[in-house]
Amino acid sequence: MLQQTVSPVIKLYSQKPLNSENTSIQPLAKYFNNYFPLDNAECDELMLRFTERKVKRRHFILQQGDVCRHFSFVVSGCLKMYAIDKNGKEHNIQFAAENDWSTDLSSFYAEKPSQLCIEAVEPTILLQIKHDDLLHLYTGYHKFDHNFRVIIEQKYIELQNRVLQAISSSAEERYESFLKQYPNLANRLPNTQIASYLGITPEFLSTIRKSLAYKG
Amino acid sequence: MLQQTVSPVIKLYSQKPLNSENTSIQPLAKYFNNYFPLDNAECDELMLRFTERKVKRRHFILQQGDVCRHFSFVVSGCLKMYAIDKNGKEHNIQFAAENDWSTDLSSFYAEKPSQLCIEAVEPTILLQIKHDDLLHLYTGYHKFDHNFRVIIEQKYIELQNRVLQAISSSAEERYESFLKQYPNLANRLPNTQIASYLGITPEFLSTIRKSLAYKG
DNA sequence: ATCAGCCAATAAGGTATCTTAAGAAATACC
DNA sequence: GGTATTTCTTAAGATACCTTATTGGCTGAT
Repeated sequence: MLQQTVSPVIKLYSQKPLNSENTSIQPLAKYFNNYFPLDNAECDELMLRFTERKVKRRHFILQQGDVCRHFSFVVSGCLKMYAIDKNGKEHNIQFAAENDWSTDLSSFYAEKPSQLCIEAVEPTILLQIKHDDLLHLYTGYHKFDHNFRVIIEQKYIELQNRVLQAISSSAEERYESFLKQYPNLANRLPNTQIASYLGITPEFLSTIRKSLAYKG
Repeated sequence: MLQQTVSPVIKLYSQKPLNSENTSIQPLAKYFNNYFPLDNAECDELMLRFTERKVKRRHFILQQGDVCRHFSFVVSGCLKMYAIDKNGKEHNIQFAAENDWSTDLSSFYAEKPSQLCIEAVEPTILLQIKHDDLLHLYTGYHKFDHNFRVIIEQKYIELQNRVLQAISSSAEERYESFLKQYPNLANRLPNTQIASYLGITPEFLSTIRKSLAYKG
């Protein structure tokens, strides 16, 4: 359905296994403390199954046409997930900054080629797990099924609010709402990326910003 | 945030407990066969914890300001979930027909007043579970955490596709896509409801339909 | 330090979608 | 089966948002 007009350059990224002397898994273990905290055996599984990756700005985690092999947790930096339409324009579906997740769920579970791209908008450190390893966690530990259910329910609620905004609010309202909800992202991202996320052109975002500057 | 201009009339609905002679739970047990099928003990829990409800057209499952007390499975009929904006206009966030779920997740889990309404657009038969009973299923049975995780992941993917459409496609494209994806719903629902779901006015949907009719 | 490639802002003209209003057709409910 | 209500269509004028083009500032790579 979606097609890319230009074949993009594939950029490689560094990879590093985790071990017990390596504390890189800490941010993820800490993150899970917000849900049902993990015991030692479960933390060991994290260390065994997750891999740290450093990704440079503009490098790709996933390219259209490839199978999405990883479920990625962002330790630092920021990713964007987007689709490319028939005119070659990018549409940002999601940003993922610190303590957030990014994957094309559909491609990841079905192991089918993805329609989407995931790209680093900042130098980014990830913790990644592969399909079979994640299934192993789900099957072997009730807690992982539980925690990931709760996590995705929260993300479902966020997405539903975004749908509501999209069908009921003007571009200006959506922009103000974005600023309130993600003040941190709003500072870090170029306006072109925010415009793409809101579903408007950068030019129109610029006029909205001018209008808000007068009002405020 | 969202306010209702007119205080709506509360309509009651019938309720009936399930027991082993009552086969009403069948559609739900059958539905779970699409995931990890339930064993006898788990089916018994369904029967114990879910309650059948019949709801007439235009009657409410949830009203703005109330806590959403139920997680509802649609056996037959159809529900709509919507928000009411500051001008009193309704915006359809979701339809739920046979073998689909409807609840305001945010209100349901946090047990806080909801901003949303859920209303039957057809005479509808539901199987409903309350907050504490669902938590009991989650805690006592790995399989329920697992199945509900998989279910909500699927619904997350659907919602994400809808977000992508909203930020990247014209109203005409979104309407055609809706017809393809939900041909069954498109036949059953009035165009006013579909327009509200697509985020356009019924008048504009009418001109889109005329334009598509010419094109053949 | 320089240069190419982003990025933001502005403006003019065009298109998509909304608002309001009204009549006709379909449908729910008694 | 008849009536009240909802729903669909049409149309004219208004507005939100887009397209194209230009300019200048900034940034990142060499």
